Amino acid sequence: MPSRSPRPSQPPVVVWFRDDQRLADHPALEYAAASGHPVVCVYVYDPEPQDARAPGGAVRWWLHESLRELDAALAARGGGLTVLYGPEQEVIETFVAQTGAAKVCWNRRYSAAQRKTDAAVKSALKARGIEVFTFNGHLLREPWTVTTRGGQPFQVFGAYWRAARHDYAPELPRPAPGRIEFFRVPEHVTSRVKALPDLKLQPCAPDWAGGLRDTWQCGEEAGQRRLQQFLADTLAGYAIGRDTPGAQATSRLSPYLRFGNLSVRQVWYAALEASRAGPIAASVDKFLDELGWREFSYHLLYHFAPLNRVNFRRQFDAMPWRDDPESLDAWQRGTTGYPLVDAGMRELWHTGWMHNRVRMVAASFLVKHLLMDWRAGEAWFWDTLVDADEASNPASWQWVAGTGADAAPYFRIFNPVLQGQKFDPEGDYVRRWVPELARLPDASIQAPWLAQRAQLEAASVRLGESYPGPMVDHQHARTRALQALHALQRSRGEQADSAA
DNA sequence: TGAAATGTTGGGGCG
DNA sequence: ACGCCCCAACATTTC
Repeated sequence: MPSRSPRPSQPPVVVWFRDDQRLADHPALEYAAASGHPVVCVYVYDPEPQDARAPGGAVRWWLHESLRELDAALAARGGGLTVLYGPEQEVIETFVAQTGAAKVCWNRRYSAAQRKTDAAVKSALKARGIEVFTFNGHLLREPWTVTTRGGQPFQVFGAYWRAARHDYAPELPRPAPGRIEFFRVPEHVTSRVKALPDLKLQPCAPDWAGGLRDTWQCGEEAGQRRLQQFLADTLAGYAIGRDTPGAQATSRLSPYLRFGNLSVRQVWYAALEASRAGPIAASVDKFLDELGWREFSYHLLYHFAPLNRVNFRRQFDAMPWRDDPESLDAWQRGTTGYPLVDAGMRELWHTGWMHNRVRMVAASFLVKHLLMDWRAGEAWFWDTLVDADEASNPASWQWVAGTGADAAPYFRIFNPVLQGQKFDPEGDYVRRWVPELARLPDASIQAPWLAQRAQLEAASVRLGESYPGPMVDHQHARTRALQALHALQRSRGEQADSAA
């Protein structure tokens, strides 16, 4: 579309930023910049949303950093980010009225609550003669564009992903707008405007974010650097390395995608491009599959909400999950006595992130060994992960718990010792996050309770004091889970019988 | 994107 | 030499 130079007297176009905190490949911003109207960029923070989920602590921390970066990037181009505070619909409508905006645009969201809000904002604005334009900035395929032959949403990942990739190339990522004419927000527009620090997104007393600061650089520029580093150093060995938590062999792009510091289209095409440069097709395919799981999660979120509350497979509604605050606490703190699980939970607490292989083991441990409701684990991850989003987090928990679409079968129970021996054979990962075990030999570091007394003494490990014994016996917990889950399957069968 | 139990096979020790 | 047993090693089945 031709770009017209806006005159200062013209009414502005509002770009409502949400989880798309970048300038490049941002369809709403690109549209606005070329619209002939001066552009005003806003972000709305609602600390107590009515229906939607309030962000967790780690996400709030990243959000602060990311918004600061976005504001700086806009400022470098002569503009800035206006941060607004309060219920989204009310805030946007007020801001539009006060600035006399003629158009509002944004990139679409996919949870039921978000869609409800966006639809309400859109119709309210339209009723007042204000144009609204929305775009896809977050996904390769929006959920309603992928269906079975019968027009139904997919429920199996393999079939979904085949269909989503078939005969289809995502839009090419676009560069940031060359020039943006910004609208100067008048002095009198003060209601609902906040300085970023006043949102109080960052923890103060206590300040638990030190590990996050040490681990992450947030925002679009840092995301681009991480992407380039991944392509250069890690992608080629991804197929094998991704399962080794002691190696830095995953992309670590999840939080950048969560906040839209990177667009998935940028990542997609960067990986494909790297694939052409060398014989690493297997690794690239594995990586693209992971992007596929992210797409599938949004597909489920859109079609089967509320994903974080309701079992996708409703027969699990009858599951008698244990209510056991002390066990939950031990799991959260990383004091289960199973080194791989504890290492993961401590990495999570310290860095706001956990290696994917370990996420599966730690999640499985809560659900199957402790027989605790997956929603309790999902809530903890929601609060502690910097990459927690409304789709992937609950979808992945339901997958592990066996309650989800295309989920792991109920009898698939990880043995945390075997998983440790298989994927952390030298104990690098455990030694890093459970330092009190660091001096144990490789052979016993995944199961210190099986170590010789002399080994424990030599490593200064006092079981039950410096490190706990296993909080449940694996063999016993496994049998218990199988019985409970098997009974659940059986009761469903009886219901079906009596109905027939 | 498991693990454990069970079944099968084949080499080697031994009477 | 032969049958028998043991038991890895591997395959299959079951949870």
